[in-house]
Amino acid sequence: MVRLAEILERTESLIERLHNTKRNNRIILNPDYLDDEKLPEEERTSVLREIFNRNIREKQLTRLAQHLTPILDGCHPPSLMIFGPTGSGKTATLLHFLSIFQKVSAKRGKLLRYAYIDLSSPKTYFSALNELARSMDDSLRRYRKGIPVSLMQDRIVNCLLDFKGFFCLLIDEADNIKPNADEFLTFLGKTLPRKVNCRIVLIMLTNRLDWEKTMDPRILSFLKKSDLIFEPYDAADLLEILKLRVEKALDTDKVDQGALNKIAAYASHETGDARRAVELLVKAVKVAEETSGRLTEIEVDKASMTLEIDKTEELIKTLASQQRLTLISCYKALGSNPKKKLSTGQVYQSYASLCESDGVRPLTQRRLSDMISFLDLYGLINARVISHGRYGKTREISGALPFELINRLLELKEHPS
DNA sequence: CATCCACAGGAAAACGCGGTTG
DNA sequence: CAACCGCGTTTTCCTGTGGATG
Repeated sequence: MVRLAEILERTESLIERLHNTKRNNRIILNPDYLDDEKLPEEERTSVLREIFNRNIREKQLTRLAQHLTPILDGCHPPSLMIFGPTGSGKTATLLHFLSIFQKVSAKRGKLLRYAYIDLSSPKTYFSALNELARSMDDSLRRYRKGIPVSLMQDRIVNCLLDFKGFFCLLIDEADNIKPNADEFLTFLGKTLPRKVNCRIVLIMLTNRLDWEKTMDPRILSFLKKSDLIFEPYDAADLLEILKLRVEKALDTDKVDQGALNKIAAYASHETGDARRAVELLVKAVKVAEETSGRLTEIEVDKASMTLEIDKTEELIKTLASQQRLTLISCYKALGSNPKKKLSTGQVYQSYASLCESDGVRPLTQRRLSDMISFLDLYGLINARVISHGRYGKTREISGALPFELINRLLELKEHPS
């Protein structure tokens, strides 16, 4: 009985202790600011405003303004096509700009409306129209089918019929209309302007530079568009963005400047994607909360490692079974020696025996060879072609994954769920 | 220099497999 | 229901090749 009480006591103090350290290590004060989706609308725009107050994206804003200011004089600017990789702030910048621009033009007595449609999940011609109609009039329903396309078009026309100002239409991921993107653009660029009284300015966002090459040249010609390019953020921009987040969401006393620099450097080195940078920040903060209670470069390193591992593990999970088999046989043949080099033939032998024990019909060596180059492309192994002269020409295959992951991979194979 | 290894990687035929047509 | 088609995957067959070696 006495012992039981002791145990209870001990557990109690354990809980207390954990709770205390957790509180002391707390860095996140306001988690909402780390996730744009959770932020209420007004907060989101105010965050955006601050970003733009820090002179990020100034160049793009200037060019945007140059392009659209003719509206203030009542002239009709051409459509705009905006290119830029993911996470370079296209959407945020445009939404911010248009909301401000609307106010400015209202002051000058010019009517300006704008609508935003997001095609980030692929849409058909019809559902794109539907989306558009909804963005202009909330009362409209989202249809799945059963409504003729022309009716949808009429609805859109009706929304704009008695509007005489400028109408900006912002189309996000505009290249994402599946079967017949051309019709959609023809409607917007040709049919619609004829039927309504307002002037329409199309603004299309895409991350595919080659998009216009896949488009019908006739459409290109009547769109009369001009281009604007968003370069990915550089390290300095990312740093500003991160700083802002940190000020809003974290306990600044516990954050090292060096850590932020490091995150910015990582992210700009990779893609310059701001979302990625914030993602890394969040991960690093979590690591810090669990361990030292301070965000320093060490935590950032740890976080980027785990992030990397998570990503590749995810990738491995989604591989087709033959691809996974190939991967496993590579690492089986490699053993625990990281510097060992394999030839295609060796991997094939390992693969063939693996197939036998699994009762799977093995693929040809030709096919395996393709699998290997595929895995190399994904960075799961390193494979390059090398000639050993008289002793043949083959791929030299070596590992590219951290130990931890390899072990888990092999275990996964031993005990399949 | 010619040879020749052990594959790379292109081309085309064969195979599935869901969907469509007569 | 068989025959046929379209399309992606796999097999078969093939020619090509960098450089150590003789």
